[in-house]
Amino acid sequence: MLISFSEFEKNQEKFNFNEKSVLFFAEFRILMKTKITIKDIANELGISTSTVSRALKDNPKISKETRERVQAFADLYNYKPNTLALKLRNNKTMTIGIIIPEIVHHFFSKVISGVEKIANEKDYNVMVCLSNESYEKEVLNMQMMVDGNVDGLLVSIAKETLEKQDFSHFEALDDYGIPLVLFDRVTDKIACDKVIVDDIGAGYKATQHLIDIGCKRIALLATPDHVNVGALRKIGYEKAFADNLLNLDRSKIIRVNEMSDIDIKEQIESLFNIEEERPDGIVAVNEIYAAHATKIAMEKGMMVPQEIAIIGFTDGLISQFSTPSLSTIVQHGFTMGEIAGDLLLSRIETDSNEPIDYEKKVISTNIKVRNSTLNYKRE
Amino acid sequence: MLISFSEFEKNQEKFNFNEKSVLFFAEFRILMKTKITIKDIANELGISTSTVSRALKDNPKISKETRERVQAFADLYNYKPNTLALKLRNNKTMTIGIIIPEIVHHFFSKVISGVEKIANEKDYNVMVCLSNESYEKEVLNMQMMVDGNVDGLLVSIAKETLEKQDFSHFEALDDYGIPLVLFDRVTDKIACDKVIVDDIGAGYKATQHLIDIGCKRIALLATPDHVNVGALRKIGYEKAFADNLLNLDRSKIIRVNEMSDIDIKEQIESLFNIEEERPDGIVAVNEIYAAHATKIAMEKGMMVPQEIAIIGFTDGLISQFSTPSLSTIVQHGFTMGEIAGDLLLSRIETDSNEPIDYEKKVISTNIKVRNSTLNYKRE
DNA sequence: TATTAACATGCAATCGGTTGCATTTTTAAT
DNA sequence: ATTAAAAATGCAACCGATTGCATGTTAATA
Repeated sequence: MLISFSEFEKNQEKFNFNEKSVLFFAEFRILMKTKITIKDIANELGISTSTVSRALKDNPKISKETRERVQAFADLYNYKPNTLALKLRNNKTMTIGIIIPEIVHHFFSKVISGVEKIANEKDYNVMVCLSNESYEKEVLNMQMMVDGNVDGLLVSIAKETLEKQDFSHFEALDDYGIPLVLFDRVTDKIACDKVIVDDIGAGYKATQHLIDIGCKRIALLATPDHVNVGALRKIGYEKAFADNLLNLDRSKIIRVNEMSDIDIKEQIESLFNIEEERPDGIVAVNEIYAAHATKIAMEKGMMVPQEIAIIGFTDGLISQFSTPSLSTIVQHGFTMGEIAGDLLLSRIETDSNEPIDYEKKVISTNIKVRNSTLNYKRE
Repeated sequence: MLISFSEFEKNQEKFNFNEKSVLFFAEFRILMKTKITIKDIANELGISTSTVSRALKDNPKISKETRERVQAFADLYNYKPNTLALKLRNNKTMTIGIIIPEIVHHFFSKVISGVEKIANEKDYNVMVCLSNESYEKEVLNMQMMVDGNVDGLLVSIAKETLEKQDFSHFEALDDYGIPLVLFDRVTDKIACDKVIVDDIGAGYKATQHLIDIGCKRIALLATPDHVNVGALRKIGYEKAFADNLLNLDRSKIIRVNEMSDIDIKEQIESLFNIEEERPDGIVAVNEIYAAHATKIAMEKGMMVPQEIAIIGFTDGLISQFSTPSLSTIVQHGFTMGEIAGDLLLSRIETDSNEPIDYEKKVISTNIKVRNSTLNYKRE
């Protein structure tokens, strides 16, 4: 590619420095579709690359005249420094990576926005990857990001990884000096900063709400225990029972298993099998289960919320658009993103030789009451 | 992860350098938390970097003995080439960028999956950015990706950009030799490959479906005309009227404006204002409008689908979880992602000096009938 | 033993920037 | 005119890897 460029340089001498040569140079560049480099500017202006580099940064060591010439030329040809070269030299990419389990998820999308806000404030870029809840993809994504693409990593762990309890890929990060902040789906097995939702409190709030409005047989749609978020919400649920001196009917706790051959709906439906023992309230650990439960209850001829009240988690579109609209625990994803991003950036910009004292931040939740619990047993 | 003492001893012989240097080297690396480079290996083994580089690639010019020594050492210290350096040298990042307007969108998330599938097959990575429908963010994201981070770009244009009709940022791409493929939200103003949904056909199908089941006063929930996707679906709607020799009541076409101060719901509600002219069928250009319309119709005391049938676009969670579940036009986002990715990669890997003949691929749609149109006027 | 082919390894340039230090040019002061 | 000080610019090394060509070493042949 540069063979023809040296040819051009030869011509340059003949032409001296006049309009024609500039034109020729411009045409050459259009033809070649190549970005202009510092070297190009230096050659054109007959000065060294160091001078160009300094001139572009308005270094006072360079004469004002030269600075102006260089800047004008750079402007004319729309010079942009090659970020790859800068990253290589500075050993810094100004990019942070996020790995989330899935993208069609209101909560995660809010987290991303929060991270982006913080990152952009400090001129960092954000790169998003999806694990699709798969261990293998999580590892692959991580590898690709670590191999020279990011200065730090934000991860919400995939379900499969939590199930396997294999976190060795995260341990390796430490060797590379790449800070890690886990959010929402975390593990105690890894020492790093963490940001979590107060899931116990949230489970408690949801359950207490149903108790308050008079539900007596409150069921829980949980996840298998390895998904810690679900497990914590379950603890909150149990705690609410204890505090209210109610006794807990374990048959009303369904651990929905998405990996199972049995359809999710079928698993939820089992709650309604015995007519006289049907629940009159349901706490679902996410909005999908809540929506499913609502549909099923109505199919079984129960009125929501008059005969059965239902509350879920995540204030997403599903909760808003279900009929009746679903009461839910709001998780403040945006705030979580801001806090996680902040933690990560300060870790990145801190000298890695300083003693490390990892933080664990807890974000509290709100309850948002909608129609699915609004007028339970009104008539 | 660094090796233990016993492993040191074991490998002593193989590397045959002295104890001190090994220990010192290991300690140094722990202290520095730094990745091992080719130079490190060369220094440790007392050979040149060129030899190391070749040995790592099993170049037969290097003696078998040396190759094994180098590879063993590299393995031991978990050597990974610095991708930044490779990218700089090869002027190739093996990464493609996607810019989408929003992330909580079933369709776009499917597209991403499709692109990822194709990209990963050819060892490319995928980087996702969000424009949040904003012109400014679209430009910024593009800049960041173009500045040395991606080999090609996939974009679905933000609403604001379509409104402004300012596409100069895309034109600039050509100067950098970075191929662009537009998908879903495209524009005729830019010459590049495009992948679109057959939106006219889709609008037609949706409308025809309502006509088939006997609706007489079919309304359309459209978008302002600058959003081409919505405009095309509207053309399909009109075409269906023409082909069926029905005459079109323009007052039944609502252009929902999300930028307006007036709430979306209120805008939709206007359809129901005059009791005797209420529609008995609604085609909505996306699932959110369809869900809103369903809720509103029911609030107004109409039965869906018995008194009014409603069909939307995008087979997302909202359509599935609304009550009644929504009939919809399925857009095959995954396929679109595959095709767009394929187009982009072949453009990237093709000599940019070849004459360019841009393609425009059209993806057809399916109709998925659910409860919101299933038994219109049954009783 | 001298000569040469075959094999193994190293040098140095390159990708596109940045920067400490040396060198050249200009200006001011003697 | 001479010289010192100040200002402007250039050299060369560096970030981490790759690769054409040159060099060095060994073994095989005459």
